[in-house]
Amino acid sequence: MTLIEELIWRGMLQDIMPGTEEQLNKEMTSAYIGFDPTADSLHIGSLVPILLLVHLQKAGHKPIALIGGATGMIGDPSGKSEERNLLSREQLDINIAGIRKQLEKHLDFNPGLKNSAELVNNYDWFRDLGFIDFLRDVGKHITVNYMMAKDSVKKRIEGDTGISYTEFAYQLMQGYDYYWLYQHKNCKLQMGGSDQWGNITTGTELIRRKAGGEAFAFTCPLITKADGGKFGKTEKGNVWLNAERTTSYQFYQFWFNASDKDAEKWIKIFTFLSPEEINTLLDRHDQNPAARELQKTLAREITVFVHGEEGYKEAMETTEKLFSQQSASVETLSAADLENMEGIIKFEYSREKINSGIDIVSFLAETGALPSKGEARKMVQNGGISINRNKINDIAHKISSADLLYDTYLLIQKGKKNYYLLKAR
RNA sequence: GGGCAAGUAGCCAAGUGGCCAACGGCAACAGACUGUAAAUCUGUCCUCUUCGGAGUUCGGUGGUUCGAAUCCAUCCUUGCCCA
Repeated sequence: MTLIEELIWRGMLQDIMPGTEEQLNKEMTSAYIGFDPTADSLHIGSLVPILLLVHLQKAGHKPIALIGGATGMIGDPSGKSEERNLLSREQLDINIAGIRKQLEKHLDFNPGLKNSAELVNNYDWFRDLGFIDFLRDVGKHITVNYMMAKDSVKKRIEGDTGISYTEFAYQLMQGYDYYWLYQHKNCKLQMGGSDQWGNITTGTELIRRKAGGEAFAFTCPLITKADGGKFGKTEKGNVWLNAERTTSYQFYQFWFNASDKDAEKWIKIFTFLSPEEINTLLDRHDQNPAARELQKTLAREITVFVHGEEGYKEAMETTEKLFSQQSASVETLSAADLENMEGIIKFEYSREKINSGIDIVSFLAETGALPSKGEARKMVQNGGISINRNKINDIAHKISSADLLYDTYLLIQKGKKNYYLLKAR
């Protein structure tokens, strides 16, 4: 399979410019994707662009990762319904450093390689480019009519928030990036999410008009969820690639919890498994979906890719411990089990209050498990609270010293997945 | 600078003098079902509450009124049109 054929099979190809495939077959081609330094870590939304670069390098081409140190100061209007906040220089530098570190894990930067990966920062060429020069050298080649026809711009112009000149100009900057890379790095291909198509074509247009050259592009569909929810979000927020922000366990769990429909699509996109392996897996999953082999494989492959074998092992250990503990009765849990439970929120609480007996509602509010008595009451009435694995439905229920495990601990559950461990003091 | 619209809970959005803490949808949280899913159904969803209520909201500020998200004035913000 050629690179393009493979990407089509994986469902990773949305739009492609005519001639792109021929270009890739003709010679080793340098191709780039831009990464926005909006945070000091990439999240799983950036996984697809990374994977595109990895596929590209595997196919023998040269990947260039562009970090938008300059464009990040402006803000891309694509896919945004509102004007973005500007980031400070200092924050951008921190973010760029974090992202650089992550990219280096996944791409081969070994300079001995003919198609070694390369990392560039567009601040390097925008820094010394004056406003007048930019207008004369870049702005002159593209009409406003052309720029306004872009979907991302059109939406904002037709919407009721408008678009600032700053964000309007964004596509020219990205277009210039491509032009610059074309001139200096012989870069002839740009990839990205389908929301980038408008920005990308401004670049190819600029290359055509300004340099008389031909440059190519393709985009990958944006990742969606079958239920229409936002991809990459959990109760806890974004899923990050950085283990400090999202632990390998949480990361593993995110993929493991994918719905069948999503997992079927994602296994192709996010793993490097061959079509044969994936088809076999899909068949097996069809026969016994409850075994969740599909989700397990998906989660394993990606966790290994992002966090390495070590991270995967950790995630598995935690998973096994946690879920075997979750189904176990309290009596079988040792004091150490309680202390070391993953994701549990621990706090201390006055022993006297327990000894004198306290009603469940005040208790929950005081411990901070719930923000107020009103909410605590509602949660209990809804059947959302368990103490030591026993569901409490009665709002008059009293907590007493008899409830303490090992005369010290009390296990509070809010819903299925929120655990609190009280330690009497 | 002139004219016209709009600004309502996390988001979208109804309400245009009392029946309004404000219809509906999304998101979120919990329950049932289940495969640590999805879909579906149920409850909660401004804050506090002794569950009887109490307190603070409808861009800001003043005003009219017994009573305002709703009327008036003014200011701010956004969009559209004109200059």
